[in-house]
Amino acid sequence: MAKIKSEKNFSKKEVILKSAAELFRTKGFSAASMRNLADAVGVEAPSLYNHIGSKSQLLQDICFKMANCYTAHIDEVELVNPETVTKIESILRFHIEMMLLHFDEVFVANHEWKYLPEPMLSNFLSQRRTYEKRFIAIVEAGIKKKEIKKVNAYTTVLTCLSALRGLEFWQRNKKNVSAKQLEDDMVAILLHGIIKN
Amino acid sequence: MAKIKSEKNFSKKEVILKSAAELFRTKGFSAASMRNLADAVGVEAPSLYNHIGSKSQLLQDICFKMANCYTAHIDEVELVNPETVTKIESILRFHIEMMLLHFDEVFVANHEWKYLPEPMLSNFLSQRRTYEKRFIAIVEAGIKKKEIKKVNAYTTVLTCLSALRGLEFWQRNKKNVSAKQLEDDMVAILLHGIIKN
DNA sequence: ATCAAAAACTAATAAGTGTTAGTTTTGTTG
DNA sequence: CAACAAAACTAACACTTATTAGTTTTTGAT
Repeated sequence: MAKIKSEKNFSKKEVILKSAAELFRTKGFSAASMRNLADAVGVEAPSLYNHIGSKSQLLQDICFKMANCYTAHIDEVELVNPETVTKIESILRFHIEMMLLHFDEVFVANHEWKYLPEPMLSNFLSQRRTYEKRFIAIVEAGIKKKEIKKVNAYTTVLTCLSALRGLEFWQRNKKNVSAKQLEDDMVAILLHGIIKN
Repeated sequence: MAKIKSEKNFSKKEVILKSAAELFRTKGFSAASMRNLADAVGVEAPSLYNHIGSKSQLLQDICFKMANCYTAHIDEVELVNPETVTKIESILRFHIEMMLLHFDEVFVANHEWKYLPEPMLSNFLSQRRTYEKRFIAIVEAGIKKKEIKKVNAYTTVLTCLSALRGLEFWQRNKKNVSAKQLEDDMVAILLHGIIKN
């Protein structure tokens, strides 16, 4: 009979991956050493290789896990057929939620992907470009239906995705604003702007 | 009589700094080696030390040069006394301009500051926090004068600064939109939002 | 208790790191 | 041309890197 993996239903590999995400976020992929990771897990460095393939493999696992999450969500958004603004709001709120719930992994996927080896690097970037194109398509449909101002759709998506990344910084200043209020305010600013009417 | 420094009025140190900024941006500070830098400059690694103090010193020079630029600009903005929206627009456009004209250095200051050694790291972060606070104060003044919607000022500034960072990504897709149009569109989205009226 | 598999350990390797010392080349001035 | 300083070079150092090999310990089921 299969044994309960490690402590609390997490396999050792999952524990390592979680530690790696935190380490890669704080120190950066290049500056983070396998010895650092081993310390965090509470083991000697070579022991890690009983569970993982390589340092690079860890980065790949993290990056593609995140990329697949976002792809899966926009799949759903495209299926249903509400107003464009509802679709955009759903995307914005999903990004915020991901950032708050899976901070380390999202951060690593956002910042450390450049250390992916080829051909994974190309795969990752093309998956991201595809995601952006689908987001752009939603905005353009909204412009056609006149639910959205006639600004450049590319710029709109770029601005939204970048603004959402600001939450990376927010994480460290939790006291200032509650998560719920931050989410609502940020969505409001992007949808309605800063200036009154 | 003083000799013209290197080629084209740039001292060797300036040439090294420029190469370092580009290298640190593309490979990241940790992954970039002094031998890489030497190759880019066209020299052996130890020769660099005739002109610079250390690898870390290069990062410090880049980061604080940028930080001082932004501080100097907000000094100016605070002096004049136009409408709040004009002030904010001036800040937004300055950030965009900096990003387009000094891409490598801005990028490095935005992403690689965490490799600054103490106490420079603390200095840098406190200079940034001060900048944000002054930006927030401008927004709050605008809210009081009812020139701006009553959203959380912190969130507003966070959203704006983050959106501006999106230009880092844009740099590689120049074809899609012209610089001028991008600047106007991004400013418009942040000031007026996405949704019609 | 026994046996096998999983996972820990130590030791070692080859490559790469920033940087220093010491020397040679280069370039400019008298 | 001689002399001096600036800036290049080679060689080397003391470390750190990811990873492998080989061995021992731990774990779990019979």
